[in-house]
Amino acid sequence: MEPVRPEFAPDPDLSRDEMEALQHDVADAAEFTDSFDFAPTDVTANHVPPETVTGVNETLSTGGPDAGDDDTESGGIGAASDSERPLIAGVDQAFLDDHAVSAVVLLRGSTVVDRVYAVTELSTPYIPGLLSFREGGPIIDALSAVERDPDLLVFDGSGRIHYRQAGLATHMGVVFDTPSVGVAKNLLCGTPAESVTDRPAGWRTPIHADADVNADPGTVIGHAYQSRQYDTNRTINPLYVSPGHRVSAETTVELVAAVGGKYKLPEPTRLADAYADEVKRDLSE
DNA sequence: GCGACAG
DNA sequence: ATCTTGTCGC
Repeated sequence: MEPVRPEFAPDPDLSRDEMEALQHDVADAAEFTDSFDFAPTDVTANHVPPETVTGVNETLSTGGPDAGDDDTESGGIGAASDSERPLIAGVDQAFLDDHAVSAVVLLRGSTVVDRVYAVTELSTPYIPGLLSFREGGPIIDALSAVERDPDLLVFDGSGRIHYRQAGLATHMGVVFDTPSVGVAKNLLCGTPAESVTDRPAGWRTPIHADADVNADPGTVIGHAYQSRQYDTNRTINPLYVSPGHRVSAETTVELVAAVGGKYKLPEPTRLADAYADEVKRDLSE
C-alpha cells in the first residue's frame, strides 16, 4: 500500500509547535465514525468471547492455518473461509540502537498471509504526545512494502485517546486513509468512567475527554477493555483501545475483541511484536 | 514550580 | 521501548 495523503506524513524535523499543528490537521481529517465495508463478525472464524483463563500456556499456536473452516458461525451470512475474510494488519516495533525495526503481520482470519518489516534510522526521541513523529516514518516504510491494501490496521499505541485526538493509530490511518484502531497498554490521557481494576474478561468502560484533551469534555474518545483475566491471584491490566480512523469508539472495542486471540494483546499486534523481536534478534547476530 | 505522560 | 532470573500458579 502507499500513503494516500502524504501531506499528513509526520516529519520529525518539524518544531514542536509545527508537530502539534499537524496533529490538529490530522484530527480534523480523521473520521471517528464507521466507514469500512466488512462486518466485524467476519474478521475471525472462531468468535470466542474473552475468557477468564485458568492457566498461562495451553497449546502454542502462532496463527497457522486452522484445521477446518466453519461455515456455520454466528450470523450465518459470514465469510465461509479465511480466504474471504478481511485483511487485517498488525503493526509493532522493536528498537536497536538508533534504529527501529517496524514489523507488519497480515492476517486473514487466523491465517498469517504475509509479514514484512523495515529497518529505519530514528531521528527523534520519544516524547509523550508526539510518538508518531518518532515511529510514524518507520511504520510508513514498512506499510509501503505491503502488497495489498489491508482492510484494517491495528496499532500498538493510542488513536483518539490523545491530547489532540491524533495518536499514532489516527495519524497513520489518515496518511493511508485506511480504517485503523489503536491498542495501548497504558492510558495516555482522558478519564475512565469507573475504576478499571480487577475486572472480568470482556468488561469495558468509556474513556472520557477531560481538560487534557482537545475535545468537548465528556466525549467518549475510547474504552478501557479487559481482553483477558485470570480467575485467581494475579490480575491483568485492561487495554486502552481507541478509534484510529474511520471507526467509532464503540466499534473499536468490537473489532479489538474480534481480532483478539487467547492472549491479552490482540493477535495482529501480538504477532507483529514477536516478529519485530525476531528480526531484531537476527539483526544483532 | 509541580505533576503527568502511548512506545 | 529496553536491560534481565527467578518464581509463583495452573
